[in-house]
Amino acid sequence: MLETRYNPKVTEAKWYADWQKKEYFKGIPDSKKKMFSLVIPPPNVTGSLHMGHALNNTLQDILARWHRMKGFSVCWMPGTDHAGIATQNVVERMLSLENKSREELGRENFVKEIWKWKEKSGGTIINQLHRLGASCDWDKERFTMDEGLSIAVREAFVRLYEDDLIYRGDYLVNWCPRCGTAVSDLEVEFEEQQGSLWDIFYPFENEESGLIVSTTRPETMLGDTALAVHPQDERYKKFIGRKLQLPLVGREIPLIADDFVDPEFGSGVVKITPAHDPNDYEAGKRNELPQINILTEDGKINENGGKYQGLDRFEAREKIISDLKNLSFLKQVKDHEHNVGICYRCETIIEPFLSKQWFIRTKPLAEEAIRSVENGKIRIIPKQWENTYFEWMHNIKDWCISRQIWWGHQIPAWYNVETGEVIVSREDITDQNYRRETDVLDTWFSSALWPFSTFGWPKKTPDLDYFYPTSTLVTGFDIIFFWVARMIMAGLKFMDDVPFKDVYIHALVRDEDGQKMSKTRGNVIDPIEIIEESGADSLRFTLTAMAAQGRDVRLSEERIAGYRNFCNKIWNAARFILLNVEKEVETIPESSSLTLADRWILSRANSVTREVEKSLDEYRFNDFASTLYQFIWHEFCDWYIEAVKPNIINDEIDSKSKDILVLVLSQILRLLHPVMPFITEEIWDKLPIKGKKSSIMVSEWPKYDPEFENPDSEEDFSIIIDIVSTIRNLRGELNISPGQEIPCLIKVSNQEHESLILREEETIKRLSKIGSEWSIGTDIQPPKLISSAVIRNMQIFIPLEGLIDIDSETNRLKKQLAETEKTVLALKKKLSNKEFTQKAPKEVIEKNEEKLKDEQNRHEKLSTNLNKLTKTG
RNA sequence: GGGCGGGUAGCUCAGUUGGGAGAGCGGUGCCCUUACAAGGCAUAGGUCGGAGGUUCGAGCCCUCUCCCGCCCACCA
Repeated sequence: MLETRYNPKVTEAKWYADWQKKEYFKGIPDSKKKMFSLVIPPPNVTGSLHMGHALNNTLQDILARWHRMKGFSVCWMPGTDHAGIATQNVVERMLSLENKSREELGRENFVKEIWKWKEKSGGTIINQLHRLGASCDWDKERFTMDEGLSIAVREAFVRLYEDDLIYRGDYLVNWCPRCGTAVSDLEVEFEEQQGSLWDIFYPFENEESGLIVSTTRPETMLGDTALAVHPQDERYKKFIGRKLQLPLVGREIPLIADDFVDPEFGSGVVKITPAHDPNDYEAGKRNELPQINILTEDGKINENGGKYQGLDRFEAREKIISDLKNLSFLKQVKDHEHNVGICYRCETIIEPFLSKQWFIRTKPLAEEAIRSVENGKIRIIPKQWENTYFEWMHNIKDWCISRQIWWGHQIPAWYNVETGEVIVSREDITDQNYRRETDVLDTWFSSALWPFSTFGWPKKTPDLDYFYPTSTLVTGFDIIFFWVARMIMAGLKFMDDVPFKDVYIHALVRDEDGQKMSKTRGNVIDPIEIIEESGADSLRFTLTAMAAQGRDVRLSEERIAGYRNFCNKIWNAARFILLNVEKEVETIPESSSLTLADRWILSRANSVTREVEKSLDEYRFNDFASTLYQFIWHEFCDWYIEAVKPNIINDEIDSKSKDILVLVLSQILRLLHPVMPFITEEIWDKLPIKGKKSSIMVSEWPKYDPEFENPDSEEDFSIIIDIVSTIRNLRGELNISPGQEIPCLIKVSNQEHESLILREEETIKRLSKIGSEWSIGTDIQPPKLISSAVIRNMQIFIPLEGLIDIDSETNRLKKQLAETEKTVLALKKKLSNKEFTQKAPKEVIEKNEEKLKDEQNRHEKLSTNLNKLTKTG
């Protein structure tokens, strides 16, 4: 027996523990079975579950549970990511509360602090995934900095280095002065900001005249080593090669010509600061200009900035502007909107900065990665994201992988203190003459190896052999470049095979303003709170139902409440069934012993099974959810249960409806289990079916069976539904209280309808509350004062003299008549169009002809009834 | 500057080879009918952003256009 009310909290904890105890989540290589594997997009180890995770992991869990039920050997690999900069920032912030800094602690102690923090809070998100119901193989859980994965990272680095795919050198990189590290191009976000454009006067040497230059970053002038104009610019051609004097600094710089200058912009003269601007860097190289770095690692002006040394870059900007103004070098200031690069971790403004960094040569790796998507070895779903992928891969730039932070995989390179010789090695170099590289690797370097490092690579393990390549990757579009593309490159490079066959890209969960939810923005809605309030199944179902391909999920509390009600509905339906069925169901009853309703629901359940399978196959998660929602609520509960109630409650001996109820419920539960694992298991546990599996998790996934398809029953039952709905409608129009019984006459136009109605008489009468006064036939003579409706070539009459208001009844019929007339005219017009009858497919024409006949028939009957009514009046 | 996605009922959104406009929530009316008031029954509400085109037929295909969002890009 089920409790009166579903209690998600108790149920969820109970079954999750049970599943784990029974080791259902375990992924075990089994050559006799088909394989299905997933690797989790590893969440940040210090993070907590947000809605994005909830969506991402719900979808993965659906796929995992679905395949398990289909008999696959399933492995869903879980784990967490060390998230270098992000985690280091978190711990640094914590330390600063105690007035400590990482510099004080020193590298070794600081890293120890992070490990301590990881041990303490690293389990949070994993526990939260348990709450969600994620069926990961937790025994296999990995962490990107654990021993095995560190070996994998080192192996990968060494091999790339040996293959000349890694190099080190001085380059202009994106520098975050707050984090004190270089970041990759991807880690810079651009933000439209309102800034200023300053026009500065650069005088020719020993002359009054000079040139006007526009800049958004005046402080960089300290590092100017030239001015440039377009070689064809008539205004300036004559000055090319002349020297100018750099204001405030006094340095002598040349005017050069370079194609990249846009003569239309500003004055057409541009200052060249090779050490602090990517364009200028390139221009500087082309023209062999000196590079003058004017910044320190923490964003202050360095010794090259003369009297501005020591000032923060923005203080220096203010000071330089005021100095320029005082010395009349500043000619004009204009408002100017422009894109400013900010650090995606701490939102500090990024500076282009000259430094020695490690890079991966990505072009050679990208080629095969592009091919593997082009030739279909990897499918990206929805397909539109392929374009995004190709676009980025075709224009891929070398990847700066070194980070000047402490938390991460330290680069396995050693420098000879004397000679500077570089050794990259799998083993630590202990020779005192060598000093290890202090930089660590970009976090995404280890993430790129995730689909195989987690299975034991570089060792050859049975898991790696069996579960790689993984079946499907489920992830958000925000990390296609960061992660998906790099996994593909790494998989092809190290495993010689793609890391996954399907990539399902889901939408982002946004807040009510359509904003991306993220920790740094602080707009995260806590899924755990929702789980506490409404249960994990409600949350999971909501996210699934809203996960339409290519569209963001805007989560609303209302929506979740709606699907919580759905849980409740399922619970109550199951409660009703279990309350009334005591005997165990053994087999599917013979079709001949079934009622119309029985045959109808079996046929419908069968179709739904097919639809569900198709939806999941195509990653149409929202279709999967709403198909089940509609079927369960509006067919199974609203019609089937209601139709068979008397058989159940009165315990009709001959009725097989109890069996059908249980069997269809069992089918519903199994179809629903991937998305609602807990409530389905709780009900399954109580289901009286002989020989059922002890857990729904290991029960058989329903299969579509053409045997059960029964279009005749579907048609017949839909007639019953129409009749009942029509009578209910008339009752409503007449304001008859739902409890009151009414008389009813049905005039049919054929024998089939008559016998169908007679067979289903009890059901129709009960569901529409018709009393003893009731008759059916082809020659019904209705009394004058009636309320009537026409449907499917039948006329339904409610003879209730006292209740009928002639005016309103007349109006109602007139309205219907007008609608019918309109439809008839439209259909006639369509069918008399020769082009239509010649060119449209036969089925379409027939359908329209039939419709016309129906509508004409309806029209005729409506007008007859109307006439009678008005005559009476 | 390039690319992508979206504009469908009051709100949030489905709508898969072009052929009857849908759901959830909300609204309205009637009902505590023995699974469920987190419920039942009924009902109102849309020129599918705009214009043009292809077609016998367009929410769906093509062109143009107006809004909104996102991604990429070195515009000083």
